[in-house]
Amino acid sequence: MTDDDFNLGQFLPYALNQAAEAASMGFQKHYRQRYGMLRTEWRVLFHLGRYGSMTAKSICERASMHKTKVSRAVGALEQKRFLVREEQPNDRRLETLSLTRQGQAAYADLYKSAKVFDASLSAHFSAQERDVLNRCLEKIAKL
Amino acid sequence: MTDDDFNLGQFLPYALNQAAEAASMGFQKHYRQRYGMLRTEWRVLFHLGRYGSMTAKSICERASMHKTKVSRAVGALEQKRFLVREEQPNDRRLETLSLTRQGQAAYADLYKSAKVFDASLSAHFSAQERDVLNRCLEKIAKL
DNA sequence: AAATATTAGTTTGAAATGTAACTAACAACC
DNA sequence: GGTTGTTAGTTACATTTCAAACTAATATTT
Repeated sequence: MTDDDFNLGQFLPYALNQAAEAASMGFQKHYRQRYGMLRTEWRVLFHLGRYGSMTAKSICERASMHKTKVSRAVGALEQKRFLVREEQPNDRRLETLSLTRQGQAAYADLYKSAKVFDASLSAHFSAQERDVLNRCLEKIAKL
Repeated sequence: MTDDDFNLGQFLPYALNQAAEAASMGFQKHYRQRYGMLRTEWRVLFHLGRYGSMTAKSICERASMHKTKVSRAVGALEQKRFLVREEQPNDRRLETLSLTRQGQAAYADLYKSAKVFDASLSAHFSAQERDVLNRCLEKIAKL
């Protein structure tokens, strides 16, 4: 990147946001239209659906989401009857969150959409490109 | 991506957001601390600084930002005396936005930070990886 | 040239987010 | 065993965003 050809479109914080925004909007159709969910909500749903019951704290850590975001998403999913809380007897500050049957059904449905959507994006790239993309994104996310 | 190893961390809308978030937070330190700017504001500043005076509409198109976001960012930058508006005589709905000397100085400063920051991210990748990353992000952003 | 439609940009009210303070439960220390 | 510190999670308030309505100027239609 020389001084003369500084290209905003290639500045990573900018380029990543543009791409993330586009991809998010594409996937939003599915969870928003069908289930009236927000981004935070499908993320929590997916964590529970894919990795099993866990506490809000665990979701915070795994998803790098702030606890208030998780708290609100959990509240919303509870309202939708997609999950239930169960207080842990040994430490009553902790609640184990588990998907209900409905929650699991929603997850299964959205999971299918996610796979299709991801495949439709991947179709634009070679396997090798896709590989590089995955590794780069993962590395950046950990910074 | 088989059924059994669906990895949320490799689902593009998710992975892109995590990476974008991390990168944004990293760069935020610079513009927020030093100039009290928001993401929308540095974007507008950069468009004007890099590509010269233009109307709000042009910024909307180039940056894929909604006009209300641009409107507010322009207002904020005007307050900071970083830009001025000039009504176009032939079409009085349009205003040409131009950076003031102060705005240009802020741009020059942040531009330097941007280059350094981008380089520090790029350091983690090979030239080829970086290349793939750029192309992929650009393609996704256009979907 | 009067009526209607578009366009650039702003404003407004609702929803979402971030930050910090808060509550309740547990842990550690003396 | 009481004081202090930590931790999980929620609440409250301020800031930011989003969607839709609005204003003012220009274009188009008849």
